[in-house]
Amino acid sequence: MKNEGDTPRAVTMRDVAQAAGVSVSTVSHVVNNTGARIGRDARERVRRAIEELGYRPNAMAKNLVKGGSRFLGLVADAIASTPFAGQIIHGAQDEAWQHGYVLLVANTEGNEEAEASAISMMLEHKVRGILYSTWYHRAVDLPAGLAEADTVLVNCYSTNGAVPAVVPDESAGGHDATRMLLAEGHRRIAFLNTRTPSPARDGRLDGYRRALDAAGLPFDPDLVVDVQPDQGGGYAAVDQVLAMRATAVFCHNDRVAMGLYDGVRDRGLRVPDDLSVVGFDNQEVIAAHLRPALSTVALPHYELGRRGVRVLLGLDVPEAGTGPLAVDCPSVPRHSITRPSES
Amino acid sequence: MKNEGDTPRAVTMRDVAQAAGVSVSTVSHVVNNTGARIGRDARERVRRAIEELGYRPNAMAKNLVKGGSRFLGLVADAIASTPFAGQIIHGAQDEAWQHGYVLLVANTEGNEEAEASAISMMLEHKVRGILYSTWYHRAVDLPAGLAEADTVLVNCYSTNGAVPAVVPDESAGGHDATRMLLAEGHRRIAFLNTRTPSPARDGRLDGYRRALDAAGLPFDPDLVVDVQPDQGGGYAAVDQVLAMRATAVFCHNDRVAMGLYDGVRDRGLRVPDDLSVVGFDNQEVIAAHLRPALSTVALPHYELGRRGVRVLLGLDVPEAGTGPLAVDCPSVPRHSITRPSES
DNA sequence: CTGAAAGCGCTAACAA
DNA sequence: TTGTTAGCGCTTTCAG
Repeated sequence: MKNEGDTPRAVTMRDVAQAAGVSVSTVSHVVNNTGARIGRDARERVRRAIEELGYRPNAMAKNLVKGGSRFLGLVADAIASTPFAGQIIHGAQDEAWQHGYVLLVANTEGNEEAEASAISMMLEHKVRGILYSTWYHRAVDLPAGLAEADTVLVNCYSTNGAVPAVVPDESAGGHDATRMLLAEGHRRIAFLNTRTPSPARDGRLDGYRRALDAAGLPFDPDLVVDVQPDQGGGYAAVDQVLAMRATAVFCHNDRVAMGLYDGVRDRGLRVPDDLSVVGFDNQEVIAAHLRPALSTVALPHYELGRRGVRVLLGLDVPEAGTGPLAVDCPSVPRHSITRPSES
Repeated sequence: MKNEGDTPRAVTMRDVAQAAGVSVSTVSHVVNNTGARIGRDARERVRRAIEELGYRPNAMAKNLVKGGSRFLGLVADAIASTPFAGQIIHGAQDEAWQHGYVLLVANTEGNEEAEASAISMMLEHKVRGILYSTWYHRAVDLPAGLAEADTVLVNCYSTNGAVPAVVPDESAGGHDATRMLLAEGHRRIAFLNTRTPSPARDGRLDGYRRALDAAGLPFDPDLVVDVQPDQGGGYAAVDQVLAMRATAVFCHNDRVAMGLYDGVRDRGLRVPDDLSVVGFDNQEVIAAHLRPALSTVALPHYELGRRGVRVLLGLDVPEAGTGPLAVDCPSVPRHSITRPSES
């Protein structure tokens, strides 16, 4: 921590120039080693001066003259509530960094006013673009201010499809989850879906059906039951699952799976011997640490953040009219799946 | 998303002045409604021009002339790995915002190079100060660059105590956790501490002892056992706990408690009827959703972030020479504690 | 009440 | 190879 008495006015390029006995433009050139090749001698003197004075270029001045900043805005509706938002930030941050951009992060916790002020603050800093992200996949209405900047939606999309978006591929995820079960030989696979209407609900169901279909299995509506998408929901559904004589269950998310584990155990049964289970989300704290560790499908938050900045910077160009860019949800096999017992 | 053909050069104050038929300084005055009282007429014309042209002040230009930004830097070692870092960011963000500051967030994932470049980027943007935070409470060696800015440590501290720091009050937390058990009448309370040397380990143990002491109970070293600080550690310790005939257990963290739950259940026993349990951390996904919900003590990450910016801005002034500012860890009673059964 | 003018720290022609 | 000279968009005396 510094604080050397009275405001020691930062050292500027002029100071360096003076100390090195050259002009500012010379300093500028060696600092950015721009075209003009500077003589060994001068260059060396400048370097030394910089070193001695502890000079730091002033990014704001630079941006001003360059007419545009190296900022990228990221507005998130829930940095704190879940580990998920953190992953999005992380991914965005890494990719942005790689291209010399800095992230301006704003948390709005769903508050519209905070959102508006965050956006205008970003606009005033002349951000190169804004990433607007939500912690769970859903459709959103864009705050007005966003129209003024290049925007890309992350983990959400606008209903009119007017703004580029990147979202998880729910359907492929549902397909892969189901596939994991199928691959071990399961034929009666229950699906504990959420009862909350959402892209996740529709997409995962679609994937489930496609996987069944591909395996030549009929879709049996009795096998899918809608539950509260949390531990309670999973726990409450055990009897139903057991009654339908399913040998495996695809849970809408890891929390449902966690509840299911509890219920199964309470009935003296075991995962995966008596029931194979696959989750969705790959929520570390849960999935990796349940006993047995839960096989699941990961929501690619990091990747969503990364791809978000890539399309923002024009590095990735989503096919026009193709809807949101769907990012893969990788399967994470662990130990909650085994072959169905003969019966 | 915008993009109206060829770079439509942002509207500046000059444009507004021109459109309103006044000088830039007049515009500046109405925008910031500074001293000089501007005539109704002029003020109105300016307002209209601003509106029509969609003028946005350029924060970078403003900062340049004002000689100092409204940025606060936050470097975190693990945004993604845990929900915790998110909370710190959130708290910092809220407080910063309140005082007109914007957060520049950098994730370093422990990488020294990333750290150095993050810090110098912040320095170049002339941040008002830097918050250096870690996801778990520990001592740190400060990266060199930090010396150039006002710094405060969040959830960590420098061994030499030269830099202001704000950390959780582990000892008080340990005390309160134990107190919750004591309050229900428990006298034989086991403590499953971590085996990793850390402020958390020492502090919580200290709190445990103080609580026992205050209750007139002797400290029995046989009651404290060091375990791996995760599910596995808790699970592995059940037999030991049972053997010592403890009626309650204070777990170093919620994950240990989670493992303990599993083990207890495997032995056909129940929480809290056969064993009361209290955790530490209040990791939502775990604590709130275990069955029964886990009583625990919360790590005040949000508050740490908040207080961090407060001391950075000089709003809170830690007593000199008093060491890090210790932030309270609130108890979160849920349902894993009951009176010990008569025996 | 309002405007002219001098910079903030830096880059980028253009000269020399 | 190096220096001169304009600004970037804005704030801020200081005069009118």
